[in-house]
Amino acid sequence: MAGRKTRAPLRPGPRRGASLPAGTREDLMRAGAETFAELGFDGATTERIAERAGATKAMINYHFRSKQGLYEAILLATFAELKSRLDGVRRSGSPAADQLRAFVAEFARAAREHPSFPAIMVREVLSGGKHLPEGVLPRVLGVMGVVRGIVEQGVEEGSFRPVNPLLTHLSLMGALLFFFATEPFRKQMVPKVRLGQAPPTYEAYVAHMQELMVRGLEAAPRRRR
Amino acid sequence: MAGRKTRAPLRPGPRRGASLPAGTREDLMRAGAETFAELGFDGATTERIAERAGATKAMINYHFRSKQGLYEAILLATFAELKSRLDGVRRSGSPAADQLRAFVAEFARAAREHPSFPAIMVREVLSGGKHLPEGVLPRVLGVMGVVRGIVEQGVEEGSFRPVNPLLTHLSLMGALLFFFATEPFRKQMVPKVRLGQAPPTYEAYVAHMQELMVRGLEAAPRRRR
DNA sequence: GTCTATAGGCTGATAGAC
DNA sequence: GTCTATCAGCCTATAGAC
Repeated sequence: MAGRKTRAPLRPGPRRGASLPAGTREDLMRAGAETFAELGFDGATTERIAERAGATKAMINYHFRSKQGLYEAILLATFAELKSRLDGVRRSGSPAADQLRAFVAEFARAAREHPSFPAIMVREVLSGGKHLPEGVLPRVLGVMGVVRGIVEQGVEEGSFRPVNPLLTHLSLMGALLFFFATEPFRKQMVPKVRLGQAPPTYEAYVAHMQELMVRGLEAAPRRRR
Repeated sequence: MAGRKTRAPLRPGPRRGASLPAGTREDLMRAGAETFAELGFDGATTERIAERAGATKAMINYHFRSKQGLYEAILLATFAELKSRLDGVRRSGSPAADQLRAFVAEFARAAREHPSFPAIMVREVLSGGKHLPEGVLPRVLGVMGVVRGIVEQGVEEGSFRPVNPLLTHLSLMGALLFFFATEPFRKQMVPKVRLGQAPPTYEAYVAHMQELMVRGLEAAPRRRR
């Protein structure tokens, strides 16, 4: 369903280095990420993305060949960074509980630096991966592999009870992605409902998830201090 | 943004009792729920919904005045049932840990009987509540209130540590909604990736979430049996 | 590299026959 | 209650000037 129809030149745009992003191409990627997160792939019109980037629709096709091409470029760039963050967690060699805490913290930090990323990913899995670029699926599985590795290490160490790593991954990622992806919703609801409290902060949620997951997976009885 | 423009007759359709659903109106609600879940509000075209229901576009406007009207009817009907389920959990008067387990089980049961509901709700909060009917927001807060009630009871009983009820609600609902809403995605990925295992079942995930949450919230040290 | 203008396709809602 | 036909609007991608 996402098959390539034509074989246009792969990179008609300019070839920039790894230096700080600037220029129309990068503006379009930033504007595209925000708009895809808010409206979804189909809902984000090229005109709206272009306007947000201070450019025109035609620039999207020039730099990325199509709307889908822009989408792919955004996802690949974001996942590349996420992967290096999470790999660092595993390479630390710390005890599983510490790695689990670090995973939550690093994932949250990535979500702060790329605030559009969680919503885009949730929309993507909701759509059955309809627009998911081929190169991105292995990266999604890579994140799953990190969680599985941490859980299996904890079970081997004897610090975690023998939980299913896949179920653990789904509950952890669900709780994290849902929180970050729905922050705009909560902010928008503040004036409409009397919550009696301000929307929760990133920091508070990170601490909550760290405790919930580590305690929820722990094997041994806990000592009161 | 979702303001009513005209004041058309509110219920031009037939007035049926509470007996088992049949007829074009109910067919459209079923087909609409499935299509909204798969494609989102904007992505679900009236023609596609009508085709799925074995009817025509014009029938949507006749029975529900508009696409938005159909959407509202679906959400209101589904939330009405969910509310009665969750109220039953609170009324049981059981210890907080048992109520938490029952909440997870009842929510999962509702998700099985209305498989489109989780995806619709996740899409809705992702869109900032853009299409959320007015009458539905109190119901969303009602679900939050049930979780808050269980958590506060557990803290008072001394069986839960003093966790923030709102953060607990967000992590629980995120993990549950994400799992149920993304089941189609996992099924679709099976042939594309070597997972080494079949996709997890509802039952396994319910048991996982029950243990994870209860252990994660528990105040006291656990005794080995 | 960037723009304007437009072609070609799809959508929600409605009018009007039965 | 249900249908067919249609209108008016919006979208992606492209052509072609600069």
